Amino acid sequence: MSKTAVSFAFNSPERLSAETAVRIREVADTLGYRPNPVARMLTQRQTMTLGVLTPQALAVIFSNPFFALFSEGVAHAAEDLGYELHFISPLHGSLALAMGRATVDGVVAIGLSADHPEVGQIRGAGLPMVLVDSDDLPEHSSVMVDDEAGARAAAEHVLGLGHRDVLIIAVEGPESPTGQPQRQGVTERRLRGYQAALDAAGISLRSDHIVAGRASIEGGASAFQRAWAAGTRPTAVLAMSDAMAIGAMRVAREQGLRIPDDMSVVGFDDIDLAAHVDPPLTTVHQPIRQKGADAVRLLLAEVEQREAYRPEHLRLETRLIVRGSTGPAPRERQEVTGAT
Amino acid sequence: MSKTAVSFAFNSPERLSAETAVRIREVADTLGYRPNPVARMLTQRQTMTLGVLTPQALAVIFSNPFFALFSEGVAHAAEDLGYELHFISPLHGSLALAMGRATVDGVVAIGLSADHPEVGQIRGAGLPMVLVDSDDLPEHSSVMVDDEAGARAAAEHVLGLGHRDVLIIAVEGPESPTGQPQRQGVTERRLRGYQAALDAAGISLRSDHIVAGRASIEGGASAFQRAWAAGTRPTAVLAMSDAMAIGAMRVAREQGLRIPDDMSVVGFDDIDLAAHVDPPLTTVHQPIRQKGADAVRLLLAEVEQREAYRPEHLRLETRLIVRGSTGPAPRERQEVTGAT
DNA sequence: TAGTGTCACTAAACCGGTTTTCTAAACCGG
DNA sequence: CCGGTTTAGAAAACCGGTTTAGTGACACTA
Repeated sequence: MSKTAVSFAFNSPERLSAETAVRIREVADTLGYRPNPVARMLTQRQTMTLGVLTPQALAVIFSNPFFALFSEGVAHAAEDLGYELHFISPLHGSLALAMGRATVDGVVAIGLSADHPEVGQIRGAGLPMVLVDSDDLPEHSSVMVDDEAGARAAAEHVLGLGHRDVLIIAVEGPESPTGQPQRQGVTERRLRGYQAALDAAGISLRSDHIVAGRASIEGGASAFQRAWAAGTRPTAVLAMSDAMAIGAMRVAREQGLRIPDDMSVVGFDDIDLAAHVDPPLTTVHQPIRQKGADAVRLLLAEVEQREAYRPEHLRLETRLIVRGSTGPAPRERQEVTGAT
Repeated sequence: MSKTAVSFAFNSPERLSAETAVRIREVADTLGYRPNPVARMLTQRQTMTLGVLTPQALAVIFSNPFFALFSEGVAHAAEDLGYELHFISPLHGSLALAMGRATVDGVVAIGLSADHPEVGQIRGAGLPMVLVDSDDLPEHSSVMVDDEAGARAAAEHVLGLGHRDVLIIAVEGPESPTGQPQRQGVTERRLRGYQAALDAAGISLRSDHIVAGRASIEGGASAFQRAWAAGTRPTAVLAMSDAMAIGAMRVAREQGLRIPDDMSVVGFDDIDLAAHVDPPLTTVHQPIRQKGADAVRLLLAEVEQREAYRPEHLRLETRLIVRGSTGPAPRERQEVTGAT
């Protein structure tokens, strides 16, 4: 048999007599032969796989429950459409390098900002791409969430409860070339929201009342620990991720604080577990799964009709969910703010 | 310039004069040229990517926090070694099909048992593979955990607290061809552990005191809900995953039960959040991240020296972590077990 | 009985690189 | 000045498929 015949047997059996087609497949089975997927990709110039691009190492990304939820949305949509999933994270510190190795038809990029050092090379690959949690690149579709409004609502909530001394726990971005963690994208927008509410209430935010860490339980714990060790004694904590809020609560409790009596805590994301921690976490809900699903949907629109493609920019809503981790500011503490 | 020269410029610049090598790369940059990774894979016969094989849809797998932790371990090891990560889940219901499409150098398979309907085809691909949470295929390396001992410890713990009416919440496997969820692998081993402890205490387990569901918060919630609706009133719940335990606790509380006063709950896994839920979850710890990392380590041993390769079988320890979700059996309930 | 279609299969070109083999020019010592 | 090495770059074969353009056998038509 010619290799042409074999190829037909697998891809267009109708071009062979039924009998030979069956025979070829039988022989293939007994020989354990499978068409090499790489060769197939090469000729067809498509891979049927989608990439998920993360500016940080996967190991750190996966420690944020947010990401599992997001992946759930991405996976659901991708599986529906028959695409496989490939995770792209910096290789030897370079995202562009990892991108160059990745065999995907398109990419969902999480939090990729215009000032990322390798953004030029990444876009240079010429792959369809949609941005999540960023709309810095107008020629690429994007899926965002109203971070600023969500953060403002969170801050207004604690201010309404009488809190005046607020600690903000921010998510640190990937390090800039200078080694300084950057404040950009999501972090920047949420900070703006917090700040807006504080400004409106006439409260100034001391720079040592903003700490940052990784978006995980441990990251939140160590960030709060740092602030505490430096003498910061807030009555309310605004954390930019639920995981961080939970970490901060653990440390606070270890310091003898009762939540929400002595200190209130607000998270961000509303992961499934937020309702189940002790106390149930007040947080800003965002539709994480949907973000993932929408991103894939937009990406495939681009992948499958590359010609007349118009980028689309989605902005989904956030909303505050009040649970048990926030309460009125403690009376005696309202005067003693900033005690060392 | 010949394409040979271009190839040299990228891969072995020392075979070109320094000057031309630089010139070629400059031209490539301005033209936005990148060597096609698929073509490169084809000639080199390696992809520098590892697959993670899941018998269930990724969307359901990712809803189990266990998986994020496991992925964290896998990703950490893979990134260290310069490999990318590709997730392989059933495509149109067929794992073998997805496997055939995947361009990977090796596979970490989660919970793949010998009686999986497609195990023959999966192995037929001839890829290096290591099994996690299964050692059904002796010729493949495996990473296991002592599920039986862990489960036994959990059951002995609640028995020691005086509980006599125990509900088991099992993880349901992928559906068998008959549509019946299967009881196999991890689930079977843990069940054996629970059973052993119950037997030793002379307690017989009624079959309607085992319910199953997906390994997620919702899965645990609906499984417990089902049992409750059927009139089951246990004083202790043994769940095969922390997420399920948390879901069960939620429903129990909605029914007016206090935990652990009215009912004790034990989980399995010890995910990061187990210590932070309300009440802190008593659970069986297993080293999840390490499982992922070890699996990758074993896999790469096989990938990189395929000739003289000996499969290795790892069995890691589990241990019971007692927290606040378990307590003495309620007195009055000890007599009223099984009320309808 | 030659002309024309159809059928079942094959030869050859191609996908976009890498790698081995070759060639022409520059270099080198004697 | 000449044969033998290096050196820089090119030609060609190859990776393992898909796809287009044949080709030969056979049946059908006029």
